[in-house]
Amino acid sequence: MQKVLPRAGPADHEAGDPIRRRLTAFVELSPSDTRELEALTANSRRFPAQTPLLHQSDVPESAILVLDGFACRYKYLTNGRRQITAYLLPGDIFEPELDFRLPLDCALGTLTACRLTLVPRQDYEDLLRRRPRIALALQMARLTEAATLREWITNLGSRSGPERLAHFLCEVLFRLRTTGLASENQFSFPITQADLADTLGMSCVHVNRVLQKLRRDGLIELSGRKLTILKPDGLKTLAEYDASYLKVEATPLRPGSSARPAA
Amino acid sequence: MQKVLPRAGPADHEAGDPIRRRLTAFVELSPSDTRELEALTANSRRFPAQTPLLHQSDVPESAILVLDGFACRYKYLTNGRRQITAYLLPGDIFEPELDFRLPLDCALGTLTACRLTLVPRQDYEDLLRRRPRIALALQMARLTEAATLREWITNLGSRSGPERLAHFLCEVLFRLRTTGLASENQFSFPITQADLADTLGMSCVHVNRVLQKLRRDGLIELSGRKLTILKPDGLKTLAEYDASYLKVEATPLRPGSSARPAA
DNA sequence: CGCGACGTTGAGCGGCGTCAACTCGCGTGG
DNA sequence: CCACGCGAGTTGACGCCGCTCAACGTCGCG
Repeated sequence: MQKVLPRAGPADHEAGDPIRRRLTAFVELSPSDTRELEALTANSRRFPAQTPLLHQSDVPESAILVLDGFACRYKYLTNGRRQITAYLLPGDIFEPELDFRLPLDCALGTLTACRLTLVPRQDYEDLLRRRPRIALALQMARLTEAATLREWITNLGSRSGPERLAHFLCEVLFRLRTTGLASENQFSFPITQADLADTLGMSCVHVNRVLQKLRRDGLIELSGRKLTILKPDGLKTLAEYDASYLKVEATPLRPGSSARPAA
Repeated sequence: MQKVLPRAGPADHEAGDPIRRRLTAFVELSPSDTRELEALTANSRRFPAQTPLLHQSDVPESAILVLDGFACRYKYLTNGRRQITAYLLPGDIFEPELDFRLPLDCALGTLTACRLTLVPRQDYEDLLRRRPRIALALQMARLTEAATLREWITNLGSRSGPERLAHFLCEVLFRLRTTGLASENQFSFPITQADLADTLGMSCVHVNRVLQKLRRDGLIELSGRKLTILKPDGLKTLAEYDASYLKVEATPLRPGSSARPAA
């Protein structure tokens, strides 16, 4: 992977741009690939915050491209607790299982107001068939998703409150950077403390206290909906954060091969 | 779950059998598929308990078929804690990323004494290419793996100690059943309390106490290395356990299509 | 102006971690 | 044959992290 992003000026933020940026972080796309993506993301819909999109055991009939805003996968337990299992940031894509009509094991919904493009299953499969570079990039993205799940398990199982929060913030920072939505150490972070609680497996009162601690230690500044990382190294050290799980730099064995299964 | 498989008599436990049983739970294999698997698992090696097989950032050069024993993926943190992120039970397969030479984000090792077959990368890819039914079954297995990761996130983030342990035990029970290694409510469970602690994100002292509680409540009996579920329904209710994430019953869209990416 | 969503803070308590001691079974070496 | 060591399990004491309940401040919006 060459430099992850050209460090664009604000003029670079086109309509469906995050998708292109995310995919080009993995694979260089051809002009016609790019045009295809632009055509796809030309029509999009806005959804308000906290909107359920799919619920558990639904069978998804579209892929969902996230152009703007934060969405997530989550599960509800009968005791009322909600656990978020994955974040979908701008540039991320929710894919239905390609060869199957599988009921979802997780619900899907927005956290903040979002702009999304729904791509019907058939169109999406056609896209992957016609555009091997895009298919390859998506396969790589899938690998990072699986690695992220394992990272979350480690986070929830083995880290203290402050470490856990720090790790999560680092992840969001790095992921937003690849789509140009975070500067070196600052980004828009429109997430509720209650959402953070459901992400990190803590009560929202405790999330608040842990946030205070990170502030008191001069690591972050969070006001309004803007998060500033004051000491990026301090935060990464606290979290033992290593972003390599988000990258797929290894050379493919058969570069041009059409999409194949991913473990 | 209805009986997943023909519920074979004990005579059915052949050498590499768990692999076949696991795959046939997804897809009916042809006699030649079966023969191919038998040939593959004919040579296997034994490994003692607690043996590292691959460590983090290694690039795996083989697939690993688990014929007997429990293995796992895990990560170490610098504070010394170890987090187990996945169990590999008999019939499970560790796959290298197919089109890439990706360094691992997790280490791999045995928990108990194991019998394993190592299949060199190239042979493994050939197998998948020559045996579409096997490839399809493996793709389905991959889907259950991803769902299991999300289930673990929920488990670690949202459930109390007893619920967490109960959920884990239910998962192992159901997974062992599909390979015929668990009877209705009893199976060999050679896992250390320290390993359980690293699995569930608790200290091993606390694992002990939680186990006591499940015993005291008459839900389980664990002595020697044999676990008996005394009240399967009670345990499932406590854990809110729903095994559907382990199944892929939905009809494929294009049944015969060769392996395609899996989300 | 009032209401609801969100954030903040305090008090009290229980789950769970840590430290430490003790048991039991097993294998090894004296 | 017994002493010893070791790994695993068990139990108690103690303290802290994090949960619950509850009150209160602030902001944005109808």
